[in-house]
This record gives sequence, C-alpha cells and structure tokens, in this order.
Amino acid sequence: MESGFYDRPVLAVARDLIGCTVTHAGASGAIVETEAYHAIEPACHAHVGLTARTRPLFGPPGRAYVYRSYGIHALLNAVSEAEGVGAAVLIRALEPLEGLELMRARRGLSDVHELCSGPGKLSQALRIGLEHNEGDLAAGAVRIGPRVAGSEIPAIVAGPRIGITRATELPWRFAVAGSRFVSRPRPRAGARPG
DNA sequence: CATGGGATTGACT
DNA sequence: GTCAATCCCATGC
Repeated sequence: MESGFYDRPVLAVARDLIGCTVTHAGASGAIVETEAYHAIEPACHAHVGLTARTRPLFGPPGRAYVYRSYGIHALLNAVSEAEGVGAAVLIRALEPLEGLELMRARRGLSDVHELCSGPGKLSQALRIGLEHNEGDLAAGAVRIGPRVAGSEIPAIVAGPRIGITRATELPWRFAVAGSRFVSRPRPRAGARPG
C-alpha cells in the first residue's frame, strides 16, 4: 500500500480497505468490515483534541492507532487523512487466510467464523497489542497489504457504527455484503455505501 | 488525586 | 435478553 492511500478522506479509506489484507505473527486475513472515525464527530477519540492518548490520531497517515478498550481488548485502527486532522479507520473483522491453526490456538476456538469476527477478536488472533501503536502499516510489524491481485472488488454495504453512544446516526460502518466473517449485528443488506 | 466511562467479549438466565 | 471483567486516561475537584 502506498503511503498516499491513507492521505485521503477517511470514508474513502474505510471503504477501500475492504478486501485488503492484515498480516502479523504468522497469520493473515482479508478485511471484511471497517468503521470510519473523524475528529469532527463526537464518537471519535480525536474529538477531545490533542492529548497523550489521541496523539497518534493526529500524526502522519498510514500508521497504526492501537488502544485498549474496556480494559481488556486492543483495537487496531489505520490513521487516515492529512497529518493534524485526527481521523482513523477501525478494522473490525477479517476473513482468515493464513495461520488458521495459530489463530485457533490463540483464540481457543475452532470455528473459522469466530476467529476474527470482531475488533478484539482479530487482535487476539493476530497477536496485535498496544506495543504496535504508532507502527508503520506499510513497513512495520503489523502490515496492511493490497487486495489479492485479480480478485473482484466485493459488494459493500454501509450502516451505523457499532457499540458507540454518540453520532449513532452516521452510516460510517462498511462491510462485505453477506459475509459470514462480519461481526454481529451484521448490517442489513440493501443499504448503499456512503 | 479520585472517579467514571468506554470504538468489546463471553458466559449466563 | 442481561451482566461482569478490567485498565487507560480524560475530566473535575
């Protein structure tokens, strides 16, 4: 992925990341679900401005923003838009491609649909942690690569974001239509991508 | 310095 | 359907 890929409107990055691959620690998967966050709306951590926690969000695009959620889970984001804006794409679900047995061992599960069908789940399956915060997604340990050459661009549905209490009206969640690797609740088919 | 609230998940009724 | 686990950090006194 060229660095300019992330230096664009966060909604475009969120949609275009669908189908791209995430690789780390001997396992990889294709992105099937994302959400966009932008400092202009209150659900985004960057909405509070520049703090110790949000500094990566305002940094250069193409880096990781990894934070701890509910004291337990590490959630992976791709910092987007120009440096100083404060926007990122949350990677919410993957279709497992490589390292299935490693993922099963790390997750303590066997069902392939349960390995990466949620932002906390995929971090556990790929061993992504807070130490990857601010890492370079093109050249660092955790990498995001392009869609498999020759593969078709999947049909995408858009819907409201999950698990937030503010700005719930924005349809900034994107997912592969009909994919069983998407987290619950799955977005309703029929919606158009934004 | 004390407190409250999550961009979640899994177990349970 | 309900609910607890668990910790970083933003906020307020």
